Amino acid sequence: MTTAKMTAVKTRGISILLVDDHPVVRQGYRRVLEHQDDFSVVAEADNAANAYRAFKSHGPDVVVMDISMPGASGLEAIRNIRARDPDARILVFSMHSEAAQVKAAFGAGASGFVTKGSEPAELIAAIRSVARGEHAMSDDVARVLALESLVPTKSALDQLGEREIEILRQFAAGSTKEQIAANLNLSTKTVQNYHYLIKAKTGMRTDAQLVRLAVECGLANL
Amino acid sequence: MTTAKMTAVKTRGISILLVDDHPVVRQGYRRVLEHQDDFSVVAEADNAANAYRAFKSHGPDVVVMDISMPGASGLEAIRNIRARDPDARILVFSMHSEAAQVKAAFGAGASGFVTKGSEPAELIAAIRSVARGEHAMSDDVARVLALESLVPTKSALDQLGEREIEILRQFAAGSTKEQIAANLNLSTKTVQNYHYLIKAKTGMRTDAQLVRLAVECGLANL
DNA sequence: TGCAGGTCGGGAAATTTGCCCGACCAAATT
DNA sequence: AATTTGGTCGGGCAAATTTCCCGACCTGCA
Repeated sequence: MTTAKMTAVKTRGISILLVDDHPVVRQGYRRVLEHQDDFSVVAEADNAANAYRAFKSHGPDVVVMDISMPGASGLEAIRNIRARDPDARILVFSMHSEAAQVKAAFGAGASGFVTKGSEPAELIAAIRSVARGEHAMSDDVARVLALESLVPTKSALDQLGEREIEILRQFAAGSTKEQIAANLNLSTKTVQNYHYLIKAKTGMRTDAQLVRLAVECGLANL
Repeated sequence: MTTAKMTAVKTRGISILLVDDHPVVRQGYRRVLEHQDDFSVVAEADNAANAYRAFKSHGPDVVVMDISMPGASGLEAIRNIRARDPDARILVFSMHSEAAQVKAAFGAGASGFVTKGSEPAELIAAIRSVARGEHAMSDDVARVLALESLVPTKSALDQLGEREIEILRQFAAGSTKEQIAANLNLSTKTVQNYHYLIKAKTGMRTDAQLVRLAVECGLANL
């Protein structure tokens, strides 16, 4: 087979960059996606930094990205990519569908959000949509977002301020209040007060519930 | 369930039942696996109950199962399947590689344990191994297990008694100490003492660390 | 028979929480 | 320019919890 494969892809199909930290999972998607004959996966990456590099060198039409990656949040990768190319199309492919996470993703510049619980057809359709420059999300994500736009729900984390979020994250990550205070140059007392406030605002009664909330909202990388 | 059937299958290929609660992920694996021409995925299931039903009706050579499924633990599914057919080959395919979880899986009757962070080749090799009746695990799992067999570490949860485990689970699930005491017909004081003991035994300093430990060990369904 | 270990709780000092408060500062309103 | 609003930062103090030690009971086992 001697084909000039890299030529004039734009006119023919959709080139894709896959970002996910699990090789098997990644390869799985790759096969699912390449089964569509107008799709071609031109690169893969397993972390935020490599994703950025791969984007620079391949300039794919669509980036399909799992944002729950180790280390730096995938949100950062989205921001980096968009900073370099404001027309970049990024489709987030996540385990969770917390309203806060979805909003954060779109806020960072994502064009779509599909959960891993969706049917393959939904993912494929979403990729075509974002490639066309539209926004896309899977049904379950839409439902969550719709629900929370109806109700002034303040879905748990949204009502927290910057500082509160940061303290909650460190707390959920396992840090002591003293450590958090030291990290942020605060008095222990202040951190204690934040802790109290966070519990009050989120309605969580137990520290354990707080940790679970943080994990579920993608605040803490489990 | 006759031996005659087994030999017939052996000459042809390896039939596989896929169990994972994420359709896209599942379909991804399916393609990866079916790319091997002696593999054939004969059924899929998205939860423990369906896995058991599918096993009964298809009698696959190997079950490839993600044990971090919603609701009842996948461990239960393993036990159910093995209870019906002690020769069943089950390969666990998990996100995590906590020693406790690996042990629990093998204890429940799994024949292999591969993490989702492994290369596809490792998964494929592992499937062939368990199909042959051998035990298999990916390199990272082996390393974790080896490490913990060398060190008298008693990886976190193993050193806890029945009662301690139960209290830890309820605690991680978000229950108050009073609620736990009420559930188990204990005094609050006793639960407090257990809580203290558990932290001491596991070496966790923070409640948050404790919760994470419990979640990572599959004690609490996130 | 006696020892090891899991279970259950009391006690007392040390620490943390729960809740309220005031102060500062920056942005938005008026 | 003046004021309201809202996030940030911490003090205070009573009440609650944690920490660590202890004794008692029961069971399996050497």
